[in-house]
Amino acid sequence: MTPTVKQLRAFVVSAQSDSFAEASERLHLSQPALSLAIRKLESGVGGALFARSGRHMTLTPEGQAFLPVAVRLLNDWTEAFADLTELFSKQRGKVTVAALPTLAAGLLPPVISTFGERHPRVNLSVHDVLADEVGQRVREGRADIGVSVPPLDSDDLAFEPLLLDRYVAVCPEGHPLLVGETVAWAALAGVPFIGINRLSSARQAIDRVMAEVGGTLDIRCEVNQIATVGRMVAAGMGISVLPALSFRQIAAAGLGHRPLVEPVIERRLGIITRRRQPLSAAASALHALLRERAAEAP
Amino acid sequence: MTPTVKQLRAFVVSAQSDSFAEASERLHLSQPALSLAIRKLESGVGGALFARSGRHMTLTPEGQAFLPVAVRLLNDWTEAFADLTELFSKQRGKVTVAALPTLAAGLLPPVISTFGERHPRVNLSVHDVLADEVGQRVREGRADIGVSVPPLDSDDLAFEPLLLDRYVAVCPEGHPLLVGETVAWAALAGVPFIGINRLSSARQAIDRVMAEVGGTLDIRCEVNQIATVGRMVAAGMGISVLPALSFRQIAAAGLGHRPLVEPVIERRLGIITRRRQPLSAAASALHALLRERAAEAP
DNA sequence: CACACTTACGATATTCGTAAGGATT
DNA sequence: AATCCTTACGAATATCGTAAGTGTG
Repeated sequence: MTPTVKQLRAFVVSAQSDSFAEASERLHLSQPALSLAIRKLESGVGGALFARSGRHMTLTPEGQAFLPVAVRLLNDWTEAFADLTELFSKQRGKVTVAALPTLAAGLLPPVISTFGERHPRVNLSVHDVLADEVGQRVREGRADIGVSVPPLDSDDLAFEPLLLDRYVAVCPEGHPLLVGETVAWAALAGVPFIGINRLSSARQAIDRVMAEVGGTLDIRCEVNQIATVGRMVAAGMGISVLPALSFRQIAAAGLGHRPLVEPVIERRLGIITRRRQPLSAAASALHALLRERAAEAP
Repeated sequence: MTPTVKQLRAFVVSAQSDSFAEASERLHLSQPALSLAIRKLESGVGGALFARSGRHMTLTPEGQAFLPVAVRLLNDWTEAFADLTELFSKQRGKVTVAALPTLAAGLLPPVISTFGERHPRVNLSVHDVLADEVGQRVREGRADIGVSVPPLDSDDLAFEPLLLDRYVAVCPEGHPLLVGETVAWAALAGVPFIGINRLSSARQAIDRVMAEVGGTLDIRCEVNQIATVGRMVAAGMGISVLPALSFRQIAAAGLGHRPLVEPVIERRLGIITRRRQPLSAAASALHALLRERAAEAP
């Protein structure tokens, strides 16, 4: 029979008071109730903690020896649960999100900003990595949340769509491709092209479509940074293809763009989480915020 | 609202089981009762510790983070109370007793021996000191129990009589004083005398009586050890006076003794404790044992 | 369809507060 | 006489177990 927390608190408060009457007030308890609680505690441990002598009450030697142990026990107890409560109230915690570079730079910043305002003591870290790596990090638990395209082998990963993106052709101003309202994928064949990293999900989608329509890109250069693509295109080194959301980040004077059609390729962007693994309270809050923002502002 | 011990134990056992059903068996609890306990704990800390998904149950990140804290908390808890219970079961503890040298050598050894058998893990230490020192040590808490004559200024000390002792004249065999059945105090005057330490309670009583009957002792020697007195008397250096209990310890061939009368002096021996301070369980056990032994064997 | 968890509800156990009884200063 | 602790007892509360319900694999 192990004592209860109430009983221990009753003991500590009583030991620190001059009388059970005084202690009962501090504990918001009637005197007899406290008396009974102490008695039960004593019978539980098999001996007297207090010596009652009619009017007076004193700690026994065992009670004196136990008091410091009891206060430490009680402090540890309340502290541990206060920590846990704080964790749940999202005042504290740590969230790691893995996102495609495009999204890390485009969609995430405003979300992260308001999240930081709401939960200032939550440690939030963003890793901008390629699609494969996003899935891998979430799968291995190195990231709580992934923001990316649907993972390929999504057995233990869950994907929740947030928004749809399409591709645009990016050209220097005055380029012939800009005369129409849209550009067909086949029209890109043979035109000098600035490609983004071969491993990126966008590039892989582009290559897949070009193979479908039976054309080949005249790739003059391959770069990693979206911004670099923009400046090269503006400089007239060639044209490029970017997801619309990515283009929005680098839109600048000297750059024109047209939606790509035939076929219209939709790029599904969304949240990746572990399927059989619940999110932490803080991660869940970020998840909700992401969904909310994606709904209101495409 | 701080959780209860039961709830914490329910959490730990559940976290270490594959299902609530399994955990409920270990806890000797019905499944719904366990479910409710966990739910209450969760509502107490403001968030989910487990993620239920119909058939399966998993720890949330917060639950995982809290588990090690919880097991430590639970271990500390049970360990602390186990210690306390052990203390009360008198399997462990420390008792310090201060006793007159006479009693430490005569009355105490058999008591201590059986006490040691009954409570092998109790640390028992005996200090053989003079009467004043016995009282002082108990008063200051340096000894739990004193065994001595009644303390002089017994305001904060309690004295419980154990047995009555009388004085005997100790003489070498064939000494003239041994012819009668008793010896009068006045007959000691002028006879060569071996005295014990002037500060001892026995000696002070002897001096007081001699002053009463109007005689003076012919003190040839003063020694501290009772055994020394015996050997000196046996060697014919003089006679002496000892409490009967003390004499019993050194009774040997070559020594005779007779009760001292006119007046018959009763020496009250008993247990000294602090008046407003309860005894520890172990000390209380020794106290009871002392009383018991004194009653059965004077 | 079987298993695991949840909800519902009646029964039991524990705890609480008021009132009365003792003991000590 | 006053104060503090205890005991007694009825009431409120909490917990438990059985039974029925719900969702998942």
